[in-house]
Amino acid sequence: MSDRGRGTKSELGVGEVARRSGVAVSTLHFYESKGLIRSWRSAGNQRRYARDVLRRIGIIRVAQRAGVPLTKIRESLDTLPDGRTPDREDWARLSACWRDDLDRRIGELVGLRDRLEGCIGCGCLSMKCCPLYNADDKAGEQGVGACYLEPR
Amino acid sequence: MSDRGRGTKSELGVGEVARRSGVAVSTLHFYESKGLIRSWRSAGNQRRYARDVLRRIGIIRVAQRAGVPLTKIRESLDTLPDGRTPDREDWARLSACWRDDLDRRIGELVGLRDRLEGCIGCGCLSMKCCPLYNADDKAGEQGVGACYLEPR
DNA sequence: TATTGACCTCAAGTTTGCTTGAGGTTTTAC
DNA sequence: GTAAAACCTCAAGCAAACTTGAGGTCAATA
Repeated sequence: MSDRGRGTKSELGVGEVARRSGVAVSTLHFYESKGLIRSWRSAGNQRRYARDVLRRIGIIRVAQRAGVPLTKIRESLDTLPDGRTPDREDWARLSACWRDDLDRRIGELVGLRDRLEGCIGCGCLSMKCCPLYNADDKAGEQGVGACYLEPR
Repeated sequence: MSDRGRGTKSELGVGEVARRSGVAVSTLHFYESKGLIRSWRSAGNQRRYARDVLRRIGIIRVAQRAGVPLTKIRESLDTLPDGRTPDREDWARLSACWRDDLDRRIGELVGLRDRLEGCIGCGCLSMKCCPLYNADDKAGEQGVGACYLEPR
């Protein structure tokens, strides 16, 4: 009998990793092709993973949900010596960095929401000063438009 | 002499709309192909826009920044009678709806950030209880993994 | 008038993050 | 021993939101 699902093995097959991590097998292949995770092969050419690949995948998903693109995640993971899965300090560093990103994006959205609020209340839709968009001639003269909500 | 840039015309060419709205000409073509904006043609088959297209584009960009996909934006704009550019009440309704979305997404990101915070502090990277990911056998038994950060 | 710049259409390409499918091998289960 | 389930590779497809390019027309200006 196989010990699939018993968690006693020190190496995992792709199906088991998929099941435990919640990502599809095809996604694991894809991550591997992008250098985000690693595996070695069994005698029959099947992928084998160390258990800590689950941690790595967890980290990848967390970062993704925080809006970090895969290339950046890969870069971050690549900064770790010998490509190991992050220990506590590494994790603190990585997540702090991603959190800055997250903070920035939250800030942007909150700012946007507030301006949205303001404009709902003020009914300035047709005004020249509307902070949500600018359809007046000033914008034309400046050669820019709708710039208030799209700074930078 | 043309009156380009003077803002005296009641109809606008595609280049002028691009310049004033800050979006590329190709994007305007694209929006039109998706039914987000409209134009009529000059004798020489060139696009002509009513001035309020700038408002519409502003609204589109605002909604996009709030994370609303173009298809949804189109649907919202399509709910307006005769496809007019929203007046104050319409605007309030649309933006309130989009803001709900925005609120939800902000909430998600904030929750994620908080959990990230917690995990930086607790150093639980290797623990079975880590709320950021779950690489232990319980997850294996449950047939799910890394589920704490990916509810639903 | 002639030249440039703005505009036209339509098809195809780009990026990100995967999924699907075809065709074939390996492992497991009975 | 054999069938089914799991795995393999590689190519192509998908969705969103655009951009780029080719080949050709229109319009403003010197």
